Amino acid sequence: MKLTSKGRYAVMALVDLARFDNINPVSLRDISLRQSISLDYLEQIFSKLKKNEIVKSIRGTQGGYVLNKNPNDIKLTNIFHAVDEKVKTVQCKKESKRGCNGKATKCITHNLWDELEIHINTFFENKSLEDLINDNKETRV
Amino acid sequence: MKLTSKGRYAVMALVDLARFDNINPVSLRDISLRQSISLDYLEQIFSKLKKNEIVKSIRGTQGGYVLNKNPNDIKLTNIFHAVDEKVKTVQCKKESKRGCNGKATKCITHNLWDELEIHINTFFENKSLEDLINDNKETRV
DNA sequence: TACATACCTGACTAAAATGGTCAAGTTTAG
DNA sequence: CTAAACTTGACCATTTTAGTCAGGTATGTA
Repeated sequence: MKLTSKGRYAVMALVDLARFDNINPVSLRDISLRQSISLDYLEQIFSKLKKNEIVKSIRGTQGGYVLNKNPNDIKLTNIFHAVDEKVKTVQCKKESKRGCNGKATKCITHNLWDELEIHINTFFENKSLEDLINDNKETRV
Repeated sequence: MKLTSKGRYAVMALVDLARFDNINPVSLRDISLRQSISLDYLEQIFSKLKKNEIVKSIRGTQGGYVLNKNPNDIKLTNIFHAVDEKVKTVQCKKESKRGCNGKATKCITHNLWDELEIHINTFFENKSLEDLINDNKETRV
């Protein structure tokens, strides 16, 4: 299972972006400063978010990034998928030599991981960027 | 978040053990052969399982390991905890310099990870070794 | 048209985690 | 007394992570 800082940074950056993009595009520099994430690293992350059409970029002076969808339509699944955080608990499939190829001779625990994956993915599919923004508003009252 | 082969191996080995320990203790050698897990690695894992009182060891010829509890009382939580698979999604606390110390200035996504952790842990707390054994019987009919 | 600001790309890397192996025991049934 | 089995701890190759660095390219504004 992979669920690391990259995914977390992506979410943090997008929540930040969502809060400020009403008026102008938001520069990575600003996000970098506000969220304490390395600018270079942010660029890698946003490159992927852009490819997945989660954000749009606006070049030039006063440029930056803008959300490409309604915050309610951006689910966490989409974000993690974009930055290659695979919510794969365990890869049995690589180990075809060893008896678990997902077909006839599943390893004893195969079903378990399938179940878990579904369990986690459901969580992410039901959580949108908008939910996070709201959560955050509440917390900072 | 950590959820890797070690945890999977632990579960596989215990399911295997549970199926064969009615009569005699089960040697790691047998488990190693049946589940294709390195014997040396199994030893590391069982050392931890023993410390956590999930299994008992019986030394000498014809020795081996036996479950120390009813399969129904061994929850997945216990197993993962024993082998140091921490279901910690993201450690914000290490980064106290950077604004998220879990106290006053939580990082924007802090609540999210807390929620996720609870979500996953609930899954593991409700799943016992016995459930897995039953699942497995069904699948192999 | 210059130039600063911002995006864009790819190569590189230190440190940590992973998934083990290896060596050297100790214990006990037969 | 010896082989089978547990026990302990050091060691290590590979992969992943979380970035850095070095160069670009595009474009709004003065």
